Amino acid sequence: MKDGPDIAHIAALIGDPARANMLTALMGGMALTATELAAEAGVTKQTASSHLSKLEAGGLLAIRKQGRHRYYQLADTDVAHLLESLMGVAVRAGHMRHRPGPKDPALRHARVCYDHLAGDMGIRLYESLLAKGHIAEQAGEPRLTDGGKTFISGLGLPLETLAAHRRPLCKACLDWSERRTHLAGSLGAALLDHIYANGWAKRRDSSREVIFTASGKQAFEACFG
Amino acid sequence: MKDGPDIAHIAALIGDPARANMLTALMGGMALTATELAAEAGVTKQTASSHLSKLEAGGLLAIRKQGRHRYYQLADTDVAHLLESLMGVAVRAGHMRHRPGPKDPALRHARVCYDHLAGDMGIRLYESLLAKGHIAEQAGEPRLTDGGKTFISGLGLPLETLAAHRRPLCKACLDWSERRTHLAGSLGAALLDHIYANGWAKRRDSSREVIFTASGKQAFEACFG
DNA sequence: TTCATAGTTCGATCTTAGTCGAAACAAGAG
DNA sequence: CTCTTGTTTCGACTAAGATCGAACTATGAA
Repeated sequence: MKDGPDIAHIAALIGDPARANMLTALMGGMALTATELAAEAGVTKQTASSHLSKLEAGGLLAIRKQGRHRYYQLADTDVAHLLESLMGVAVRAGHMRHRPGPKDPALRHARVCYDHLAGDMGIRLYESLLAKGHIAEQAGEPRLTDGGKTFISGLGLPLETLAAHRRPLCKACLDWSERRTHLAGSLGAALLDHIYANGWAKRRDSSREVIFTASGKQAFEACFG
Repeated sequence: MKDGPDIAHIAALIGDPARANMLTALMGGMALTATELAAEAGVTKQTASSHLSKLEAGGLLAIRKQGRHRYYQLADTDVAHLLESLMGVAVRAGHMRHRPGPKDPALRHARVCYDHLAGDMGIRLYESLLAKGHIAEQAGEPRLTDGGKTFISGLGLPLETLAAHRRPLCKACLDWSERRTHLAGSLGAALLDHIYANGWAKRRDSSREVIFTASGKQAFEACFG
């Protein structure tokens, strides 16, 4: 037997189509129940249950019991990053499985990556923050500058609460469609919430797609343009 | 059928133990023949041949024919990054498959990550370059500064040749053992070559382990301390 | 030429694991 | 309590694919 991390085990977990569908669905960021995930994967509940327990045992999923429901979500952001990397390699290798339609460009334009904004709009947000000096990069990770702190507070976001979390405030995340960096971390999540809260955009149901309204796009440009 | 990149396909490719062993072996950076990879994976040549053709069809491997040998290597650095991410999630989820021994700490200390230095020593190298202002980070990726250019040229490395390559000069790579950034890209590869060429360290045969000599360590500290 | 080595293809075997029907279990709702 | 809904467990079926022996091709060496 060889040494080192057992990559085959967890790759095999992701390697089953049904499980991959579930994980992709969970990239949407919301916790889903076993039944919803079964529908998402296109299998019966029994099969889904088996898959979900394997994913949980493998450390890829976290489970939250609530009443008689069990809400599943990705175990941590590392798993989300791994899935995003996989997508990057898959598109690069030419392994798409789509009937080309209007959905794909929309996803490339704006989508959620677990809990923050990705796609073209996500990149724009990141680069705007960088260009205005609100964030700076250090040792591979973005960091909020003093100017950025006042900017974020000026948006009405509770900076202390965000920073108090165990999760890092800023994190770089690589986009599979654009192959560039966008902003993850609790700040990335808070900014997406801000976009929702102001009515600039909303999620399309059971999809990763984020749809901006015309006025929302203007407001976004005004704020991060 | 769902849209989006087909992550299940390539995850399944990595998910077979024999193939995972081959890929891990190729993380050592050197191109290996089919027979060598068969030994590495612990299967016969026939089986290995079947696996290798699948990996190549999946876009994970590149093949180079030379005489009657076929040299296999990872298709690109994205694949190497993906494997490194997988290792990160695997160790985090507690899926190691080791008989704990002297090998593991050695790997954490210094090893090759495809073609550049990783582990504790890799981190030190990166942070030294950053602290001295030889590289700076921008949009998530490190970039060589003007001061860094003179520094690199001062080491005797052919900067123009490195920059001429299609491959990026500097690239951030995440370490699975340290969970921090080290330097990849053609400069990262050149610096590892530099370490070999000066006799500061050498590879342990058929392992990712990099062994520094006592004097090599001193020279490394003097140069990047 | 003959021989040796590297690698692939074919065919057969066999194990693994994904799948679902049926039933059991768990937790509200009425 | 009963009824309903969400989820898991059990058991059996099935299909996919990993494996290897043997034969075949290809390239280089003598």
